[in-house]
Amino acid sequence: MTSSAAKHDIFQAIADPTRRKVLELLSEKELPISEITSHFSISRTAIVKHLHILSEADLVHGQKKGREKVYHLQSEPLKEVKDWLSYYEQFWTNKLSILRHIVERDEERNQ
Amino acid sequence: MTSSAAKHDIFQAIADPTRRKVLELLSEKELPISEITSHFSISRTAIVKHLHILSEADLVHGQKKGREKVYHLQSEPLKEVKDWLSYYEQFWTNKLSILRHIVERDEERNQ
DNA sequence: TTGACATGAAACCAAAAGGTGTTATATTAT
DNA sequence: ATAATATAACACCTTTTGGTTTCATGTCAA
Repeated sequence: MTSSAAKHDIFQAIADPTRRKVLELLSEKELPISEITSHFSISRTAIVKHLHILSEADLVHGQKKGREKVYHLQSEPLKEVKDWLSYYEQFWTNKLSILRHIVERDEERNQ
Repeated sequence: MTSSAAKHDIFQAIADPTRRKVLELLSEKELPISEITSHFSISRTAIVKHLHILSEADLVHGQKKGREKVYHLQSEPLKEVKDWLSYYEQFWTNKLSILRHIVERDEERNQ
């Protein structure tokens, strides 16, 4: 049922600071391309390219409304990043979990 | 007090799949460059470049031990990503509840 | 001390990323 | 109908990225 095929990797999509700022803008409200562009010092064409990349990662979706194309945020794909992060969380949260990790690793090795 | 100046952006550091795989490897145990390389099909030089980028983002740290250079994980900088994500979390939880409403409405209509 | 191993460092390369400007087309307001 | 607006579609350019190969250096083991 999902609309667009996530051709672009989510990690790569959020790697660019301009794209993260676009996401931030769209998190407040949906906006047409021209208005998004007005928040940056780069050209509209450049913004459109960023929107395409975000769109391919399913992070935004654009909808034609009259002569405008209004983009809105779709944050669900960020779940993938969160899941990835959750694995590493154990390493920074507290030393007990680090210790547990080491113990588990040792147990594995001794099997 | 932090050792290296994070010259490389954390988001960009984790954008590359090879670098994420390196992090995964080092999360199990610290490894010398040669052993890291053995897990990939690309050259040692390429791996070293990835390690440099990870190092500049403070995600790993290398330490000379004899003729080896052993790298270990430093996951703390990932906190920045987590913080960034936490802002968007509200949107996807929200959207899920909205979606549930739509589905329920649709089911009603099809009865 | 000599060879094997592990890394460092440099030069080079193709493709991708991030930008630009120009031109064409569709839509709205007057 | 016409001018202004909003976007689409190109063609083009420069820098960065991710990779290569080659050569030099430092360390360990026999």
